[in-house]
Amino acid sequence: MNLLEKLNKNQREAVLHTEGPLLILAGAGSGKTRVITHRIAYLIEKGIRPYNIFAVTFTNKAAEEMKNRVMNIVGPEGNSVFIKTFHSAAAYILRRFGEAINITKNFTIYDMGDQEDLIKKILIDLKLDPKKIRPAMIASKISEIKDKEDYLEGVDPALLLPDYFAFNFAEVFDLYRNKMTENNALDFNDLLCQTVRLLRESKDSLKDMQRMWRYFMIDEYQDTNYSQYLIAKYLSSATKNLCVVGDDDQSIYSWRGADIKNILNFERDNENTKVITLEENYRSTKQILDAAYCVVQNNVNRKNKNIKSSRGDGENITWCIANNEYGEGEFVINNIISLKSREKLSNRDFAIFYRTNAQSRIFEDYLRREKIPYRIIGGMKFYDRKEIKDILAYLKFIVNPNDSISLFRIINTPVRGIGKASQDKISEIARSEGISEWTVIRDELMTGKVPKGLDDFKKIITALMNDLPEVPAQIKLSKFMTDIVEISGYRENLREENTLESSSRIDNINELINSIYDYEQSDLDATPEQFIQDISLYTSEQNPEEKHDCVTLMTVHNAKGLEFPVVFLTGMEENTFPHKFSIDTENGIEEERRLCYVGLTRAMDRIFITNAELRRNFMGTEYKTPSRFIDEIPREYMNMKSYISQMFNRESKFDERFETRPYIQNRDKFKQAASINKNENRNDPSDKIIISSEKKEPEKRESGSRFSLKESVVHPEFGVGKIIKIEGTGDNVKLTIDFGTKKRILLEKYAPLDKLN
DNA sequence: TTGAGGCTTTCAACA
DNA sequence: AAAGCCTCAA
Repeated sequence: MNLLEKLNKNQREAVLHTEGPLLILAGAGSGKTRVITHRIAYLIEKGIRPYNIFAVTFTNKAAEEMKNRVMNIVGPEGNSVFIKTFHSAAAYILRRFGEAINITKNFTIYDMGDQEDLIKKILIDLKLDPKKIRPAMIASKISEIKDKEDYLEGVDPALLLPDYFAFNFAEVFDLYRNKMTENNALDFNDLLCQTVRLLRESKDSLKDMQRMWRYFMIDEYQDTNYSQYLIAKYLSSATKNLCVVGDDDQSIYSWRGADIKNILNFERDNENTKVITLEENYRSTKQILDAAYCVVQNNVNRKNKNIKSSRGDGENITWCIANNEYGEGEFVINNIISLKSREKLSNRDFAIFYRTNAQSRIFEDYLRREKIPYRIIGGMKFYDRKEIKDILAYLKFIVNPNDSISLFRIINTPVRGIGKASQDKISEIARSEGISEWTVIRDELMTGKVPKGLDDFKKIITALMNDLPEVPAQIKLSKFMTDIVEISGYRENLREENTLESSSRIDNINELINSIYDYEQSDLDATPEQFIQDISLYTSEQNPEEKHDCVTLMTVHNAKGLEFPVVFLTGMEENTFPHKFSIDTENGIEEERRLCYVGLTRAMDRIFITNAELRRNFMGTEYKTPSRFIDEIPREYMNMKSYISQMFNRESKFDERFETRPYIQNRDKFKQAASINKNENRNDPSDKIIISSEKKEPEKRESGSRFSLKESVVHPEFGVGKIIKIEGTGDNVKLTIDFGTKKRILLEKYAPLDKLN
């Protein structure tokens, strides 16, 4: 069978072992994905129906990739294999079977932002100060609890919550759960926890699923948490055909509740487990693999392995010490440029890794300056942009009118004169009557002074809700989204604003609608519910645009499962990587070290490790010592370099220039320097540097103002003044007027100004 | 009562 | 760099 031809002995054994529990311990680069995809193909070839196979991975990217590779081997019928992430599999199960435990199909998935908004409301209701008790902290504690075994085994959450003097955490937790139910919303943890509850409480649903799925494959098993462990266990309990794949050295999600015990105890938990180890590394050169291995061997809590490179010798690792973060950026970009010209490498062969998203900015600036296309995985995501979240909140709310978080996001967006006071009143009535906020608006239950915009809002939402049942059939989803943007007045509002920023927001909204159009092409029965779910869970890719030949920038976490010919592992400094929050505990350091191992083992041919001696963060500039992980790499594998920034040698003039002046001035200078020679391409939307510097210039022409620059005017309160700046157009004309003692910025539309005659 | 601009604070990794 | 609070104007 040619399916097995390309596999080594152990890989082949893993593919052929189809019945009963199977544990595959797969070191980095050992062809793990190949084994999984070939195993799926083999099952299908053996006559197993594709829809009987259930496979989950950790990221959407990996799931997509896996499906493509399966389809490459078996053809279009591979499309019916159930390949998803754990979270999207759980969401699928709950939408299909959730009614058995009173979860309605149209539930909304709350992301971290939605969660924090809700918690903030709860804190304010309890007369607690969200400034002192941070909603983000509460959210992460709640999430932590829900990942715990005790919580899933029915221990009272009040006993699991930390004790704080300032407030009653259990009360906040209860209110949070009640509100989530009222809003018909689930957070990321709920998707998993509620699936566990469903599998436990509805034997009928479980049976249905067990009839449907008979072979199970779980990728990245070392990063599963307790609820994921249970889901796999319950689903596979009928057939016991559970295959898990993982590597304890690559466990990097303990902060999300991942429990290494799941993989370490798999053998004990499942009788007759077959264990297969994949130790042959096909990805990296000997230097890279040995170096990575030397680092991870400093961990005490790990299983020892015997990993071999099948690729043999390659180039040494390059370690570069840069004087500051600019030097680091220049070093990386210079190496990309020179490698591209010396060897036949494309942009897509390069990846830049960093520990935290905030480190990406300087690399972006330099890449843009050199006009090298790049893409960022993670970070500030397309779907996190305000305008995108706003438009999606309309859709979410129309699908699920109990979703009060989305309601308050859109009720006054665009501005309709329904401010905080009015919103509070609506909440108050809803609470006292025990009904939803939307019912208050729909049935016009607000007494006293009702803002005039409220009726408009009601009409907008009602009109859209009436169209909703038609969406998958007659109206297309993309058409419906276009209606939302038009009917809500959102697009009109941005159009009137008429700034560079607002037009870029319009572009983003158009981009969203385009991506919805693509989405409905790929799935002709796409419902709004399905779409919302997919994007709520799909956050790893940034822009739907540009898929072409790009340098990839991402955090080390995001790099898991990927490989690149050339990797730059940057910011290798104590307190950056290892991160300062992990540095105090042994477990923390070990996880950082595994993360470093993951980063190093992504590289196929070459790896560059960089650290900056001086780095500016939001607090100020700090001297940094090289990461302890660099010390753990044997020197014979390394070539050392140092690099001093050609553009900003901060160190040389540190005292007089950087102690006193704010960072932003230096950044502006950098931006100016970066945009020199690039003026011919002013309309290139990728060139944000130029756009942002243009934005500051006052609009002089066509403002439509009845005044002109330097004209003298009279204000009843401020007296006589002189116009020193005119910005905006039409109703938005803003006048900056110097009244002698003080300067004021006034809107021409409202300001009671007269010409001085 | 709403909206806009200025000032202050704060900063991990992800589905 | 970005988000939240405070103050001022209409």
